[in-house]
Formats: sequence, structure tokens, C-alpha cells
Amino acid sequence: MAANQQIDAAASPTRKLLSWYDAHARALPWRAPPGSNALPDPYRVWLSEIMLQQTTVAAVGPYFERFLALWPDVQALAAADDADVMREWAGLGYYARARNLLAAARAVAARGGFPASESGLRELPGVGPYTAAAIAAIAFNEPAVVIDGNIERVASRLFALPDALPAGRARLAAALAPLVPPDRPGDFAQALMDLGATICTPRSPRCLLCPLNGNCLAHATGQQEAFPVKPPRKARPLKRGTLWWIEHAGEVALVRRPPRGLLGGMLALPGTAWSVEGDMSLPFPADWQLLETPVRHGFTHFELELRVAAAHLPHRIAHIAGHDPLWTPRNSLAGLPTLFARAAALALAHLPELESA
DNA sequence: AAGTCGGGGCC
DNA sequence: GGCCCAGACTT
Repeated sequence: MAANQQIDAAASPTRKLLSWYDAHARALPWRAPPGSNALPDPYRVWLSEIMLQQTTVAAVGPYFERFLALWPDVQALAAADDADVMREWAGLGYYARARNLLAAARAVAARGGFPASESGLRELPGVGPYTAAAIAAIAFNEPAVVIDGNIERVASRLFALPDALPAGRARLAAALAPLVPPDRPGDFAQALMDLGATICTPRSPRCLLCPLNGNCLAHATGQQEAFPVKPPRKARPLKRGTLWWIEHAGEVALVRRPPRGLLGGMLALPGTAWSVEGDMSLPFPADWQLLETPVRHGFTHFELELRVAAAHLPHRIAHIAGHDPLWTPRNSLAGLPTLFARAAALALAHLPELESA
């Protein structure tokens, strides 16, 4: 029938996208193959979604496998020690995610399983609008409108949305909602994300290969790289401070940072506060050695430069600037955020291991 | 609405 | 050096 042929030739953007996904989906450890009948394990979906917040697929991979090996289900994770979870999360960043992960696991275990609705999921700590929609769609087949950074970019180009993000997010959701297929909402969301990651990239999108190039309003006028519209970013100040490498009998003094705020709850090297003025102070008199090379580290909203001062003590001390030190063998330091891990590597490379007296 | 919160990979 | 990444939470 002519009408059917016309419909096939001008298949809906949703069906074109799903067909492309059936052929080109990325194979990822937490993902069910496209169109598979069985829904993926909500625990794996949730764990991957938390890890993937503002974090690349490549960075998440080893962490996901490690967590799944240590804690194969939500009951196991709920029973884990806080310090063990923080140690395993070290290096992945945004450490509030690890604290919320454990709190959410305990809430889920207590109620006997994951909520199956978007609104129920939204009540878990660390689960915001994006993550609730993604889990509902992928793990429970709920037709939720999933919007992450990839989908923002794809959809803003598809509809040529002039509104700057994130203010224009509601309008974007309204434009996208009619395209969500009730039969495959999870695959639809993941297809948009794969499209954004591999074809509809931030710069130099490969529109020639895009299954939606015939539907894309931005591509129609060659303006695809003008979307999405985003406000300019603020400049980041440079802060400075000093880290104290305090060693006794082959052990190094570590401290645990306060439970909230920057690097909250994580192991750290002790040191001064960080400020634009810079603090060069030392905690007590000793034969301090100043390492030549400082450690530089970029955070989202400031740049950091820390010098490292090292001292060998003839005896242990009970307190360092108000902290109870955790004495740790210098050759088995683990669970440090990247900033402190790099400072520790620098110290280990420049300070010889002393013979025991 | 604006700030806070990591780290790495890419151009 | 700036931008981006399967954002959430606080104020």
C-alpha cells in the first residue's frame, strides 16, 4: 500500500534511532543487549548510573567491576563498612556519591528492594532527576524522559532549541517526551546517549553517519555546532597550601577528612588549609625537608598548588593539628584521592626509605 | 539561579 | 588551556 510505503520511507525519528541502536549499541558491562527480553538487574543499573554521573564510561569500567566483585548485590553493599566503600571509590571523584551510595543501599535493603517508579527512585540519596528517570526506563521499562548531557546536546540540535541550558531544560523535556516509545524507553534513552557519545559529539559531529540527520533542524542549516547554547564559565582562582609528610619507622601519618565538603570522608595527607594567600606553616618543630616540586591539581571551581614538607620523627605523636593520625606503612598506601596519591608518589620518589634504628 | 563538588581525556 | 563527561545537592 502506498500509504505504508510512505510511512516506511519516512519512519519516525524514534524508530530510526532504535534501528541504529540495534546495530551500533556499545557493549557495556552494566547493559543488557538492545531489545533483549529480560530487564537488567536494577542494582547494576543503579550502581553504574551513580558512577557515571559526570564521569566517562572509560573511567567507570574498572570501578564497576571491582564494586560488583566485592559487593554483588545491594544487601552485600548495605552491610559494607564505610571505610571500605570510600577506599574503593578513591580516585573516581565526587565523593558525596560514595557516601550517598551507601546510604541508598541501606535504605533499599531495609525496604526489601529498589522502588520501581521514577518518583520512588527519586527519594533515594544521590538519585536526582536524571538518574531516577534512567533507572526507571532502563531497569523497569517506565516511559520516563531521560535527559543527561549527551541527550541535551542531541535534542537541542534535533529541535534547534535556542534556550540556554540549563534554563531551557523544561522546554527540551517537553519536546522530547512525545518521542519516547512505550515499548522500549530504556533502549531509547541509551540510544540517544550512544548517539551523543559516538556521532553527535560536542565538536565536529559526524552528521553524515547520523540516523537522524534527515530530522535534525540544526543540521538542516549547518548550525549543529552552535548547539547547545550554554552560558560562559567563571574564572578559577589559584589556591595554595602545604602538605605534611610525617614519617616514623616506615609509617606515614594519614588523616580522615571531615564527613562533608571537599573530599569529605576520604583519607588524606595532613596539612594546612588551602587559600589564595597560601599557608606555609608547619605543625611542630622538626627537621623539615621541603620537596622542590609542588603538586598542582585542578578542581572544578579552583586550581590548587600544594608544596610538600617532609619530616622523620624519632617517635610517634598522638595528634597533628587536631587530627588523630592513622599510621600507615609507606609502601602500602591505598584509598587516597588522586591529589594525595600524587603527593605521596612524589614523596616516596624523593625520600629514601630509612634503615630502622 | 548560582555554588559546590574530582578527575581524566580530548582538542 | 578550556571543555566535556549517563548530575546531585545546598543555599
